[in-house]
Amino acid sequence: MGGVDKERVKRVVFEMSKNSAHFKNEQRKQAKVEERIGRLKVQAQKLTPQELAAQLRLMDQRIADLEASRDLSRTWLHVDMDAFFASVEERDRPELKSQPMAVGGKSMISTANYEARKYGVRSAMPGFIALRLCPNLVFVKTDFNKYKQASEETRAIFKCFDPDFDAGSLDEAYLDVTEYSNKSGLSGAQVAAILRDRVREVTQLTCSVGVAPNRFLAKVASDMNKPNGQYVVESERHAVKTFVDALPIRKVPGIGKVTEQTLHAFSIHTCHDLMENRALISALFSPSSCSFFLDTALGLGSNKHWEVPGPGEAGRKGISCERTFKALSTQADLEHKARELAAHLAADMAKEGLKGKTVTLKLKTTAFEVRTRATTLPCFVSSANEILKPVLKALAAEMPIEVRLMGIRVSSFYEERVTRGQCAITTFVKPGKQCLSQRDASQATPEKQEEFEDGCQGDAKDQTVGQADSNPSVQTFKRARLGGEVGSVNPVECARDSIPCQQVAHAGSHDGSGAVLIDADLTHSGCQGQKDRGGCALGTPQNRPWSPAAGAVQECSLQSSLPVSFSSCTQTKCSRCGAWVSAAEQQEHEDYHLALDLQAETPVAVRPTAPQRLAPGGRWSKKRKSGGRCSKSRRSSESISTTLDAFLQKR
DNA sequence: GCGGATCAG
DNA sequence: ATGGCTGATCCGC
Ligand SMILES: Nc1ccn([C@H]2C[C@H](O)[C@@H](COP(=O)(O)OP(=O)(O)OP(=O)(O)O)O2)c(=O)n1
Ligand SMILES: [Mg+2]
Repeated sequence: MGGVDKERVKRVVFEMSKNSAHFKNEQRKQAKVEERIGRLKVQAQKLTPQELAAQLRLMDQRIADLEASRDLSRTWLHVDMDAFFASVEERDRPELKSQPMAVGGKSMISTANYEARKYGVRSAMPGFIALRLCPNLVFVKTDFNKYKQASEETRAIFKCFDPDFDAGSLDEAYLDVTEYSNKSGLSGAQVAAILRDRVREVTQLTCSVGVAPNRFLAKVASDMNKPNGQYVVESERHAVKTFVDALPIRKVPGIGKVTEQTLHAFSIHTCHDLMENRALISALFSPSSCSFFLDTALGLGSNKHWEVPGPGEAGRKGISCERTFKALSTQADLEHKARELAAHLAADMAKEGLKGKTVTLKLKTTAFEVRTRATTLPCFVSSANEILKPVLKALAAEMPIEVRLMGIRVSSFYEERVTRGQCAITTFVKPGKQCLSQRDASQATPEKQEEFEDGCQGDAKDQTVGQADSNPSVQTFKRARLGGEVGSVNPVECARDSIPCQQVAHAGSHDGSGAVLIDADLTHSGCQGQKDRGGCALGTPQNRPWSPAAGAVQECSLQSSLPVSFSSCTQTKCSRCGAWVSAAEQQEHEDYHLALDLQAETPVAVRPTAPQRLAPGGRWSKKRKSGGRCSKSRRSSESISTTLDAFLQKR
């Protein structure tokens, strides 16, 4: 952004920061980074010309291979909404357009409108500093649901250009418009212009678009003419090289503050420099980092859509919940926070039917030091109490401590091991109201309705849904089998768009989105996504059924449909943890408690309260021995590669 | 598997 | 005085 008085911004931020605990922590981290960079430089110094020459030959060979596989045949768009949260707020309150405004609060800002950015106000800047930079700054509270809805409006448009588009965060998406472009005879630039017009007309929001032969380039390009602009990288080798050569490394997704600093220390500022210094890079960095830098310097990137998680797959690696609060130090206070977090997390997990084996406690001290303590349990857990147990133990081991943030993360999820072509896994649908709303009930055929309620309540007369007995020890479920072959793709012809239905459950669903839909007459199930891959897998190892608390019942329509068939199933409530367990799982569940008990009896290892080893050492270093062979087993390292691989996949 | 760290949005 | 939250990944151990 032009017109920003950068010196003033730096000065103000520094003046407000210099005495804060946060700033001191930043300095501590910075010192470590510099230390690592220092070690790298020493290593670089020791390289002989012969070694460098050898590295150069290796790199050049790889470059030749990569060039040979360069694919310029596809046209990608990366769409990124402008000042997204702020723009949505402006749409609702147009008077905000002319004033500097930030979404967030005094402690933290999510984003700011372009008026506020003129003053240097940015995402992830604390509000009180922003206020000093821009005394007239207006704060608007964040309303995540509002942005989510706005996001859906944009995505409905993206779908017209690429039905399989990949949505990353709320405000961006990758579209492969090759087909659209071919069919319409329009160039990438024309498609981008049409899309931007459409988005603006329909949503009253503006976006910026990058057009390029791969995702990486499209992503970078979308940032070139922000806001409300577009930029094309032509699908031609020379154009691509020209574009990346001039690119400052910091613009490359995956190269952040630290990596930038590190490369700057070697006078590498642009992607052209990256190429010029390829021998040095090869000698200093891990194979995966080198590979990433090489791709970057060549302007190579993925040109495939993300893989859709199969049915029964979690669709994510972890789920977490963390909160910042006023400094706390008593165990009772901290345990209270832990309980709240565990409850919150358990509710979130229930929405997707997740169960995890690893529970991680995260603490941030008042000095902003972060500690994480992970526990891997003998069984998969999902309830608040199960999550809480290992957390409390880990917490106790950290006492005494003064904390400003606590978080809990659950990972290592249970995933249905579904083999391709296997029959659909059965699922549970709780009886009664959640399957049919009042309105939809009128649309259900009487027979089906009867059959359904029969199956639901059947012999379990003692429990009427949602009333009377609020704490039954036995419940009978409708067991619904939701059609199809798991792993197969449902033919498009079976699409039954616009059938009113309800979202009844989460977990591995037909399209991997997590949402399972059943229509009003209870004859068809399906998903909203574009990639219905057949049967849906619901349930967890303990087959915890869907419950009203878990996952909102939403109005939606089926993209595709599959037959539903019913049977009934009875579960009993575990007296120890409250989980619902079917007869078949009884033994497994008891074993699980046994294992937990045994673990609880194991004495807690005496752990020093002082922070663990603060010098990780070794990072950024590359123990060179193998002459540059890039085998998976090589253990050379440096933290650059951390993020790199992630983005190799994504972009 | 654990802990520290980087990155994105 | 006041510095968020969620998710992913990597490496050395
Ligand atoms: N540290 C951050 C960065 C972003 N966001 C949120 C607010 C943004 O509105 C949204 C999208 O992020 P972008 O990086 O795309 O930023 P904007 O869309 O706000 O601005 P731009 O016009 O630069 O894209 O994500 C956030 O909460 N915290
Ligand atoms: Mg944006």
